[in-house]
Amino acid sequence: MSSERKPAVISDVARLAGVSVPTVSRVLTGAARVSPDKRKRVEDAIAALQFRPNAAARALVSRQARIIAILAGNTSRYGYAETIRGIEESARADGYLVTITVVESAADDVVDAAVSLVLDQAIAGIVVLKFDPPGAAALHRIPTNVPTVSIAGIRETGVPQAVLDEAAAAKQLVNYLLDLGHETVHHVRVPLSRREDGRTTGWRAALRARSVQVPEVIAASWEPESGHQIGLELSERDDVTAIFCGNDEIAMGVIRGLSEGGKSVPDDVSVAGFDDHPLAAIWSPALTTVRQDFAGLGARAYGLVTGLIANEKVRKFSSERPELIVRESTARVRASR
Amino acid sequence: MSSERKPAVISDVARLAGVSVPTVSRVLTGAARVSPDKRKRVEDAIAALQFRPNAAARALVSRQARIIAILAGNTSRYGYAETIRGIEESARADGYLVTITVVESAADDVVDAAVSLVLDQAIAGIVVLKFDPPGAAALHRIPTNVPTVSIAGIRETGVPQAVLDEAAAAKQLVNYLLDLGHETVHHVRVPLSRREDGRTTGWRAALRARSVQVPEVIAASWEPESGHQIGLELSERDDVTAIFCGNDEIAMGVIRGLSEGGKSVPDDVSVAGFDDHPLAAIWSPALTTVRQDFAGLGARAYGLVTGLIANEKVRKFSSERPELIVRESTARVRASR
DNA sequence: TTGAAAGCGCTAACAA
DNA sequence: TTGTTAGCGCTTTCAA
Repeated sequence: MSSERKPAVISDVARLAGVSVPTVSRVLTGAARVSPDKRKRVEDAIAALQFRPNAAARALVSRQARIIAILAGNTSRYGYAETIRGIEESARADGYLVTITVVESAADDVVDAAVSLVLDQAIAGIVVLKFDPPGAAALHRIPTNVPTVSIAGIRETGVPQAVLDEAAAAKQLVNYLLDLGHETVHHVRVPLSRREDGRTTGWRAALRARSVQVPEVIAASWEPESGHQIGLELSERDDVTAIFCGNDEIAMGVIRGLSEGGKSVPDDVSVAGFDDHPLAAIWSPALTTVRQDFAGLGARAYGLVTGLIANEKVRKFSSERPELIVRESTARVRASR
Repeated sequence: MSSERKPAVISDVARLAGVSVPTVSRVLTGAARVSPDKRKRVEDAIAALQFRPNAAARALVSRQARIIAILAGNTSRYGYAETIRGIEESARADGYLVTITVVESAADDVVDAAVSLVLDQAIAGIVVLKFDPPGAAALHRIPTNVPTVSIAGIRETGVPQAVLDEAAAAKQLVNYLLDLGHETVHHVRVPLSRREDGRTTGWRAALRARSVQVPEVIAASWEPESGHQIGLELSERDDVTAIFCGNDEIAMGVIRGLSEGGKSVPDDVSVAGFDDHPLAAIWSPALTTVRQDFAGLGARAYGLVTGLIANEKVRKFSSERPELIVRESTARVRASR
């Protein structure tokens, strides 16, 4: 079994160093001046005993745990995982630990359970990934007195948030496709957190701005397989020559479906994704997409929560501009139809 | 700024309910019998004040935080992300929160910083993902008195671990390839945590068992792009007809490189991956691979730590058997050479 | 600069 | 079943 030697506590250190407990505390926190002699003795005692201050006791008295909680509808999908990575990286550099808790669905009991789990621990603040309905639902359940920020693809009122300007990116992508000569651009969207996400909004706005007919939105799930099915169906329609997908995985599925249905990408139809997934560049054909700085977004969100925790006035928004990456999956529309 | 009303504490509840503090504690923990009348009053008071027990205080007195820490070299790559998901899911169902901290490299100071970050918080146990050198290094730095388990692709002595039987899976895959008529199977490996990982070991063992010449191992990084380069190089060698890659992303890169180099997969060369990445099925050609139950592995590891925390005798190993998935990227060797 | 005393919010031990 | 008393390990007054 594990060695049963109890961990050393502060009084052990004080005794060994021949000083009082508060003096040890002073060298620990660096809050007050301690004579070099005693400081040295305390440090030696700490090393000798391998003493580590008890985090629970510290959190209790200081009313501050050094833990940031992340609430998200998913943790393993590319955008989510990268955003979490960005938060974790900044937090770690700052001496904060991050927790992750998945909100499986937007159902009341599920959301409550996830939020309660977080609230029942000693945490300093919360970052919620509001990329989907579970995330949005979770955000609503968090009491207003706990420092909270959200991360989303669209600006909204409420808690401070780090946002990606998805709408602008989508517009840029759609305009690029239109400039290639396509009569319109079809859109396959991923599940959304509100009435409409930034990608869909931007797509629609871009088409309207150019007085182009707006096709009906095609809904996909998060699974690449759903893109595959949609690609298969779309391969039978000769009127679709350009497709903008809500993310790269779906775009890959759509391309596969199109190919199976006998269409060539990009010769017969252009397909663009969103996110710049690590595999987008080596897909065949390599995906035209929009690069999003998810990790940077996470870092910004971290900055926002710590600002809130420190009780600073925090600027409400913090926007990142995605970047269009043109590769092989899109091309000028064919002259002959 | 945020509303400054202080959160209610247990004494507020006691006062409002007209009972003593320990009585409130009793209804909170359910440890002892409380009369229905008082229980009701306490519950009402809790609801009225929106009281939540202070986690730091609880952890301090009970010497148990309900937090499991995960230490990993990476969090966003498929296998890692899924494993973490599995741990989180089990933990959440059990009322535990999980933290993640990335160990960026195996350098001493980096590893120490990551481990210290974890040890400085009130945690109940640790799960380390020993898939790579940073993970292995971190495991070494954890004091023996904190409940710790590791997750790996190969059995080793030390702390209890949840393992995937990678070697057996690799053998199965290699035998399958050999049965297809290939004279040998080349191997592209991902970065390893020790002298050799289970995939490489299994591959080598399978070849030897059939008295087949063992080609030199080709080392890739974790980036799909490195697979791409390797594929390009391999496309010039007519002696390679079968390649077993350490993971699916690398396999995808290799396939892309091979195609660019003028080789057709699987007609000219068979390529197999490892993991069954979500995109493996829709890649062109769809990848033959080995499905690994990462989430299940994470769940098992969670079971192991909680066993340790509860001070149970924990069985040291817990093995999962991966499953061969044959798709389109492998085929019988061509008759003509 | 230092130590004694108090107290963070809770649970456990002990009487009643 | 209930309340009183301690005490978890630390930081923060407050004197000295």
